[in-house]
Amino acid sequence: MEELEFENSPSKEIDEETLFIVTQTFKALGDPTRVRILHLLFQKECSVNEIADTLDIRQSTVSHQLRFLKNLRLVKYRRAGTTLYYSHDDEHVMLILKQMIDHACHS
Amino acid sequence: MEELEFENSPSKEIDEETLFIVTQTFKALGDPTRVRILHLLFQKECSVNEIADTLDIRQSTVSHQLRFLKNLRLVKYRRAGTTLYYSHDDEHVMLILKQMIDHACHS
DNA sequence: TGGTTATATGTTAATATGTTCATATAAGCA
DNA sequence: TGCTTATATGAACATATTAACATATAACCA
Repeated sequence: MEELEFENSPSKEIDEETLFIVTQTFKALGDPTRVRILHLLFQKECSVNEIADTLDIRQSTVSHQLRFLKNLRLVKYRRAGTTLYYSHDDEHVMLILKQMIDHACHS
Repeated sequence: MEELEFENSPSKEIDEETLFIVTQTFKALGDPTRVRILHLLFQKECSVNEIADTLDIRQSTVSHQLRFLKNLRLVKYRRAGTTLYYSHDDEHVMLILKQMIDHACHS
């Protein structure tokens, strides 16, 4: 069950919907700004301005990218007054990100 | 050593070079054509025309994308006469691709 | 209600990306 | 050498992506 083989389609093409989700998700991880945001959220819940200040990115850019990540359900938020605290929302994808970072470090 | 925590930089930013490699690699996986090619190469070694025919993509497109993947050392090839047989060249990244496909299937 | 702070949104411009066409290269063979 | 097949390359085009700016919304508080 856990060999290095594609579960659904051994020797067949990936179905279109899966392909779409896969590429969309990887696309999300294919941008430095989004990776930096996710890496930060991996460590702790952050408000939008906190992210912007920590990473030295403009607030609107952070907000746009958070929306992007939210659409893919990679992040979520809770409200506290006017402040929105964002956190990651997909353990599996975060684990994949971690793996890739480790992989890149050791190469 | 294998907890869900970023090895090099707990509570720090990813270094620029690592970030570059990570995002480049994810970018490679963020395109349907390249994912289809890699998925095919996961199953077996293929010539360029074989890939083009199997996936119904133009030869030049395949060649361009293979160069892209080769630059990132995600694929390699061996020559047999005029034919080049491509195969995948990064077990770890292929495993990550498999994980994401499984993840997408089950979501 | 009016002011303040936090965040979101719309628009735009610059850049990056992916595919196609046409053509070049390179190996094998008669 | 000349022909054929397999693959690579370059240029052009259309589209997608990103960040920036300006502005809107939304919640809180005096």
